[in-house]
Amino acid sequence: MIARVTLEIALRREFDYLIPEELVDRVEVGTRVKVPFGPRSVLGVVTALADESPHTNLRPIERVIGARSLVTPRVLDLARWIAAYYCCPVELALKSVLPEAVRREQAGWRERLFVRTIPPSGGLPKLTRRQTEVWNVIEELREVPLQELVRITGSTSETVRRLEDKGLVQIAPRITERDPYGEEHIVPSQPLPLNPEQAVALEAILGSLNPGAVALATPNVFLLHGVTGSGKTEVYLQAIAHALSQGKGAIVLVPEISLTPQTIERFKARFCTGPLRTLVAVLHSHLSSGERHDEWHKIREGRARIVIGARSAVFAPVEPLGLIIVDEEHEHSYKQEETPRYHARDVAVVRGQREGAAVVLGSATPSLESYHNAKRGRYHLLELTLRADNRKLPVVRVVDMRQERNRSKGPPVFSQLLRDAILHRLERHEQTILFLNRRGFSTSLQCPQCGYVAGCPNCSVALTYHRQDQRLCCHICGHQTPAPRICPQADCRNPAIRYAGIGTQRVEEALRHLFPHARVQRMDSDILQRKEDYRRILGDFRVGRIDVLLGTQMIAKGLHFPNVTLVGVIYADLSLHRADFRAAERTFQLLAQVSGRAGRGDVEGEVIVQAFTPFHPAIQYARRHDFVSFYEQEIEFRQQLDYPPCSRIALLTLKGRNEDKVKFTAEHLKRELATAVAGWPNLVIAGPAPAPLLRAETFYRHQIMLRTRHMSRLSRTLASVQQRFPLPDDLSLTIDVDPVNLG
DNA sequence: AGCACGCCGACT
DNA sequence: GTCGGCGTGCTC
Repeated sequence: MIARVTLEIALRREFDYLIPEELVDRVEVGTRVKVPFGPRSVLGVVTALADESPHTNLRPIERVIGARSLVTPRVLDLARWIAAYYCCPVELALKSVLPEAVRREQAGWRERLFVRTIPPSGGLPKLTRRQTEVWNVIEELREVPLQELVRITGSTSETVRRLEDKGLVQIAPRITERDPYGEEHIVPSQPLPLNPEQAVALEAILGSLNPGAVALATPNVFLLHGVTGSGKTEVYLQAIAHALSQGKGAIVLVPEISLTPQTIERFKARFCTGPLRTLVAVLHSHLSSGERHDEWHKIREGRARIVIGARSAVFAPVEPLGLIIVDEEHEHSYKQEETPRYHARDVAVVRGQREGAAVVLGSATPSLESYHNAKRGRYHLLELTLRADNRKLPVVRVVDMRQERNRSKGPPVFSQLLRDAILHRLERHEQTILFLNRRGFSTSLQCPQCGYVAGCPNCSVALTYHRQDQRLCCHICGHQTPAPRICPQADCRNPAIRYAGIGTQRVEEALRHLFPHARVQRMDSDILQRKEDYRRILGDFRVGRIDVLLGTQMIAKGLHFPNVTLVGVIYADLSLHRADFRAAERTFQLLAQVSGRAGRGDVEGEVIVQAFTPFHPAIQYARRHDFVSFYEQEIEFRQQLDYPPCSRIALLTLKGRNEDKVKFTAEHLKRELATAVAGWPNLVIAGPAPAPLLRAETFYRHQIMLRTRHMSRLSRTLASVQQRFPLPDDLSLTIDVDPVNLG
């Protein structure tokens, strides 16, 4: 028997090995193995078994990693699809599919010392008082981790050793499982009654879950478009229950930021009791590698039939798989920004199709891609328009900042309307969230006399001024330098240097100045130094120790605070004027999301949006909570420019320190590509052109953009061009299929 | 990926 | 004469 192995070191090839007699029953497709490779040994995955090989000098597999095959054939298939579609070597796709903690050579099981009673032979020997106490506890529990026993009894391990010497107990290492949420107490929950819309949505999803429903005519992908608070999660939970009742498992993808204990608890609470009871495994980046290892094996062994996790959880080895849920499907964090540049939502759709599982994409502001697919009948559109508690959506007011009198120097921060609104909230002891998608104090430091702007030496951006430590910082590469007091130009030295553009620090200062008695807390990545800061600040906010929470992106998502009645967006059009065709879509989504933070309690919420372009459609449709109209007008724009979702994009980026060389090579690559796709219908090659951010971390970047209707065909061509293209080794080429960031 | 082999320039 | 540059090829 011969095993075909894909090695971990990316070689874009497979190698054949003999399966030694003693390993025959442990090697199957998906088994992780260690094999000799030239003078060394490397790890790999068995991707096929064969009877013969074209090679004669086969060497034997050294050893098997893990108890059984770690990559199921279905997940292996998915890895192959990713490699082909996203233009990367299979071995890199395989790396993404198996968590690092599981891939490692030495198994990640944790061994702990356990104390166990030994059936006594004869009478109890004489014991000291301490020993008797400890013995009583052991006798009652029969088996207990040594550490815990010591903790409960308040004794030392020495006492326990004495008992071992007397032949009463045995102390032995045993594999135990970590439970990252073991400390939490979970109160079981019951299914909630559904409103008519929820019931319709659930029925539709259940219809495709029933055996035999995977008919070709009906799509098994559902787009659940539901306003904030419309009860999407309850639909997910009941759909999962149905999948479980059919003996199938489910994967729930959520953006990393929503993987809060509350989210997880909601799923655990529903499935911790009753006939459908199962473990809920959690996969996210804050687990230790040991915890991740254990969670993964709970899934692989079928003990956990529900997985909740971020992007990479789409590869969880749930089998059989009945349902994949992608919550907040429009979130860009589903796209991996390193080499297998896969989009977890799209992988979910492919996986669902291949394994006959239903896929539910949920969002209040769907991506244009998904809504377009729903409109064209590729996905099943389900709408939830009612808020579960029948409350109205908050009133959104848009303030034209061009009209605002600017009394103090510098750019205006607060409009009169927003200032008054905050004051009212302070008087009524209600809370306010303020949002500005830019950290730092001011965006640039400028000399009005000579025109000097402090720029980053490594990147093509202006440095941001951080007031707290009087430094200029680059938000791309992290470069820092002390902020100058006077213009640093030798022939200028103007002391009246100016700070332009505002960031969260500047807003914080203005707030403290306007409302000296308000308890203000800023929350951005500069504030969050330690892991627990995030939880601590939100905890303080929840219990009312903070009046005004001011922050970036991170406070825009998924937070529910009943006492928040006002949300202010400082500059709504910050994200609008970017060289990215999704700028309007992003702005709309952001505004819709922050608006969702207001008025979740008994009091109706108010949202004040400050903007310099208040009549932009993204802002106006967001004001009216009108996603469909926004979609209608935005899709027209995409159609005209032939941008996604009307076409698909592959973005090639060449990177290097020598700009001329990058440019020259990019031209060469473009000619090569043009030949390869000559005569293809509906294919456009644009560029090479400098990337929107030309220089980042000392590397110059030039891009070529290809647009097509048939990406899988283009992927194949790109892969072959990439393989034969002679790339100088001081340059690198990345291929991004379906990019979300145009960089 | 890593490590051989191999073929041309400047040094003890 | 040798040390060392990195181009090319190979690993089942």
